[in-house]
Amino acid sequence: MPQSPNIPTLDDVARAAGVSTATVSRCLNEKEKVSQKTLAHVMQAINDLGYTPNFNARAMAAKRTHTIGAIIPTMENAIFAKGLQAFQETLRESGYNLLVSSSVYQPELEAEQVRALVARGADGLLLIGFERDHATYEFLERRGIPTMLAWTSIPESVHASVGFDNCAAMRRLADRVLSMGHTKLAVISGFIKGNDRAAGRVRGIKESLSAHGLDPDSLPIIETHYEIEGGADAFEELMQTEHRPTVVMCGNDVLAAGAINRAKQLGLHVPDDISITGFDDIELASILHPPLTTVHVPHRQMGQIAAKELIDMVEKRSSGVMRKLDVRIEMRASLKSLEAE
Amino acid sequence: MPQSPNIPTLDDVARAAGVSTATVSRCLNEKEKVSQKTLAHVMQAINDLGYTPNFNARAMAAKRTHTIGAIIPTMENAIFAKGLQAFQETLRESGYNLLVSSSVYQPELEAEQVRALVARGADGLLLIGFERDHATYEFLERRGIPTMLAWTSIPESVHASVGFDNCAAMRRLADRVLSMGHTKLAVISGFIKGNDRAAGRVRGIKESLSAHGLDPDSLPIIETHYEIEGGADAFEELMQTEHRPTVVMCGNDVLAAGAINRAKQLGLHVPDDISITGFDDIELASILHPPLTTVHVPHRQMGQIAAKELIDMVEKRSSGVMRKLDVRIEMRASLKSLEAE
DNA sequence: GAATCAATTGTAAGCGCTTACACTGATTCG
DNA sequence: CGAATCAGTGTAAGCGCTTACAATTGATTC
Repeated sequence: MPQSPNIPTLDDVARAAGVSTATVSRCLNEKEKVSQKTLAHVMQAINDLGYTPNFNARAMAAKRTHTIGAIIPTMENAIFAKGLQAFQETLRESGYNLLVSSSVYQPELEAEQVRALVARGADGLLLIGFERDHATYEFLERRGIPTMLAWTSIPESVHASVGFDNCAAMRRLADRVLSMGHTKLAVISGFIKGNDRAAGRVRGIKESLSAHGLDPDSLPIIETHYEIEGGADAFEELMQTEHRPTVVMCGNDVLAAGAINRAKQLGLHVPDDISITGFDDIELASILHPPLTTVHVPHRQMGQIAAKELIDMVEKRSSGVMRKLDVRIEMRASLKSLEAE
Repeated sequence: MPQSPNIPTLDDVARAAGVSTATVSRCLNEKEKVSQKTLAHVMQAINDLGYTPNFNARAMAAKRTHTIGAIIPTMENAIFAKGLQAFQETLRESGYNLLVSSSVYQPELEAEQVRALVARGADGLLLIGFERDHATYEFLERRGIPTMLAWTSIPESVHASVGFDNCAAMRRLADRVLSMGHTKLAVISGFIKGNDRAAGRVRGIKESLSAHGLDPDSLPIIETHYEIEGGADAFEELMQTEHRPTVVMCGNDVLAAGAINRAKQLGLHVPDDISITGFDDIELASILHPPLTTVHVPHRQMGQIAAKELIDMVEKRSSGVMRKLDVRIEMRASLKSLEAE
């Protein structure tokens, strides 16, 4: 029986209310252009029939969807969750919807998803980081799709963006580390290829090293997946090298969580035997044992600004600016000074 | 200049390749019905023009979108992340896309999102849990949208589902707790109203209590948000009561993480002073200090089965079955026996 | 009372695609 | 050798909406 679901359409509503389809459409989109009386009639009919506008037909006719697409590298951990949540909330306030895809840190998948979201009629796009194929930027340009880049900030870029300077942020943390007497550092990073944020963070450490008269080229660096297990394995590997570091700086909090955990398993005490730092300051960071020293990123603020700015671009009120946010070093127990106390 | 983006359409391709629109469409959807030669021509034209099919037009004409919608209560923590990731991967393998919405644990928002996803032409839906307005089920039924419920399992239900028996699972854990000599339990639960999973878990504990001759009605229960902070505050509240429990059973791992953390801040040692248990066995559980005793849920398996079954329903190969999965109690250091050793 | 105008409403042309059906020429077979 | 069959292609009718434009209405003005 429910084979012919008999879904009510605009025409059905129009017929039921005894008006034209144009009037019904106006009731839905431009109430002010319709008289009180007809509006009431039409709304009645809409309710009676249980009518829901067909999104695809709408998109097609209006060439607007009030939908913003976002492609984030991963949903598996909380790195982007807070920012994205704020992004979505802010979009909602302005009547926009969010469509999320996860690229699983694969550039080709991201490129494909950009096309898919645009094909779906996304009015604008939120992407993470700068580094991607030129063809993708060109495609976006040709289609005239407003695009915001987040979680990063590069002065020379021509794109609209909101984020922070990953390099400078990590450099500040490294400066602190070095000022505490550490000279033997090691790094656990996410894969750098195709990930400007990971690259920037490592660069920040190297710059700090150079500035303090240490050799950046002898810095041990292990690249791995942004996962707890990856951080753990990398940590163990680092601990087996001849010249053990006194501090391991991790590319994000998830890697650091893995490192801390493995340290415990190896019988190493953090921070007495080894100091560990992270990046992002997700909730996890403060409940780790010991609590993690990390770089605090203003996730919610970033999400909100991204949403507002992107909507402004979509509605032609802005042509896309670059917003750089401040980060703060969050000192916690996982990093210990080497100086005599 | 890019004011008129001049997006290529099927017609443009047809003209460029010197064939009809029907043929181009066939090249895209039913290659086997087209000769090698024309296929090559058409593909050439598609590439030359940089053509991308318009999803909305397609959905409209074909009444199929190869898109599955999922509405999950939250993206902020990892509870649903693993299962959803597996769900998406499995969908992809069969050529389906995933559209995710987050209802932030608000029933009205969920109801709205169901309608939005259906309006967008979702071929099928994944929802979490059973408990929701009857109107929503009716709507889905009328529209003929195949729907899968996950993360739960209720024998009497008529809906297709894949999940586990929250009540039985928690009861097993409670049985273990009681068998270790604990008699003074307390519970930190997510909000029960509108959340059958939370309700089931609490019920499981009460059943266990009854079966062991203890009074289920005197069990202290605090309901709170499924967040670390919520768990922490609830824990502190429980510790201030006169009859301190010897074990606090939490509705999920996130709450337990908060509890463990606050215990530490209050100077309480887990598990010597107080035992704590969780539910879900997300990655967090094993890196907590001490590692968390919890109920292991087969997240990935659940996501995979949900995807396969849902696709079968969409493609009329199945009419929707109920799959109940097994869970396992994961004993870790956060729960300690009270018996003399 | 005719003319003018703003406020409402209706008419109908698409938006870019899929697909039922019709058509073509080549191949097969009684 | 004509009929039947078939692979490959084209024709054209929508899918459910929005919106430019036309038409109608009633009120207002002179």
